[in-house]
Amino acid sequence: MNRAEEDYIKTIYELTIEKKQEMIKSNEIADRFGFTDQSVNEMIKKLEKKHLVSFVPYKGISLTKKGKDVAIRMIRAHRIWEVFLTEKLGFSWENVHEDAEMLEHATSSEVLEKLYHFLGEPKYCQHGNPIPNIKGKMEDAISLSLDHLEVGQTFELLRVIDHKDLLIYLNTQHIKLHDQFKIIEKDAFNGLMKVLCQGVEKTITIKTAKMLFGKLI
Amino acid sequence: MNRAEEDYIKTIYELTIEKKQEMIKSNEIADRFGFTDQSVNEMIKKLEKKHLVSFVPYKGISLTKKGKDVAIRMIRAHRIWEVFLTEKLGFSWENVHEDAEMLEHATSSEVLEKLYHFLGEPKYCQHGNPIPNIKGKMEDAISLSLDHLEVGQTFELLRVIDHKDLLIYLNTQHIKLHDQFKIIEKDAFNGLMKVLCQGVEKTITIKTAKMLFGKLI
DNA sequence: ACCGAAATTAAGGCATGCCTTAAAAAAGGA
DNA sequence: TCCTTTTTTAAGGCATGCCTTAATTTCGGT
Repeated sequence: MNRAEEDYIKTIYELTIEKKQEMIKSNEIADRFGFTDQSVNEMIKKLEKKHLVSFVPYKGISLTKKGKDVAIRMIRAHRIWEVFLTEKLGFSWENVHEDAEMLEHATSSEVLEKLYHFLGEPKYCQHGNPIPNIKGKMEDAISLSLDHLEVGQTFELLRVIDHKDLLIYLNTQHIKLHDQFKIIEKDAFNGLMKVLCQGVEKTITIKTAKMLFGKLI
Repeated sequence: MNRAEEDYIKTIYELTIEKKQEMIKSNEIADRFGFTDQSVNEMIKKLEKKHLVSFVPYKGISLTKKGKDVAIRMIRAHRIWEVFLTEKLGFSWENVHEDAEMLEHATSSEVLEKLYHFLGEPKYCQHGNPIPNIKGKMEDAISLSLDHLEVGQTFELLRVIDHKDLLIYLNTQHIKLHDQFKIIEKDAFNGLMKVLCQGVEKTITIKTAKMLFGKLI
């Protein structure tokens, strides 16, 4: 497994999660990478030979059990490094993605497991995404987004989408995981909602609220 | 700078140290990698274009200032990761080389410097090699080897060659950095020396003694 | 100054992972 | 069913980093 192959496997996995569909089309992968369909097709054939993906023409691409194991192992490495970078090295949560991306591809199983233990075997990364256990079992990501709440309901922030711009915005607003939100007003016409966040009134867009996940209190 | 280029730069640097010569021949690089001279020549031309090495036909290859900076930066990353792996993750000193090698190529400057700080800004790796500072300044490696001592002299072990087999041997003998050695007997004919190591009598070969460095006490 | 050994260059090949252009096949709506 | 759109395949190209075989150039000792 070289870097290119790993990137394909991981991307296919991420796309199946994001799109909530079993089968991914090659053009979806091509769009993600900015490659052409043909390049993607060649690589898919290669991965199929290695029994990492299964490809049914005109239906789509999916990961095999083996492919999914590889993907989850990379997700695990990525999130463990994110915890290390924030918890131990003091990085801010918007600045860990690229470095974790590089480190995850340079991490042996021995290093990964010792690092995990060193970190106290965390269950979540700094963005609230669950860390798969060593066998690849992973809790479902919290899926209730803030925009679904009704006026008057209260919510604890447990997961945010790992997009740099969002994270920077949240920093400016001093919003962090485990903050509590109470919905004061929803303005569907303008796509805005007014919330009480840790006692402070804030107005955020529905678009932003869709990137914030948690549970009702 | 891709992985192949980085490996060349680092290897040229290591060879100039090991051979104590300014100019390296391409066949020396080829031998080290197990590549052919021609492959090495092609890469050297490429590195020359990037002003990382200077190449004088029939004289040899040397790193430019820029190339040396790159090399030292990699040495720095390598040794810092070795400290992390042993000190924080509990790896034994013979098992850190390969992982440090992978990680060093996946480390941004930001991560490296924060990691260095996290480790308490160590001056030496676990094998006793000096860690260059952020500007690339590095102490000379301790160069007095055990085989040079005379009977009766006492020595503190400060650096060992980073060869897996040696390190494993040292483990079996419970020999570690800062142990004290007193020379009891030298048997040049058989290439053996008898020493008192931390009060325990041991017989080691001159060949092994040449891989142990330290200072007289 | 010459000659053999060593070092360098030349020329062509191979696999990888990407590209483009173009043809063929299947899907799916009218 | 047919026809447009989407998807897939085919064919050939390019850069990288390695390879082999075969010149050619320089070095260094006699």
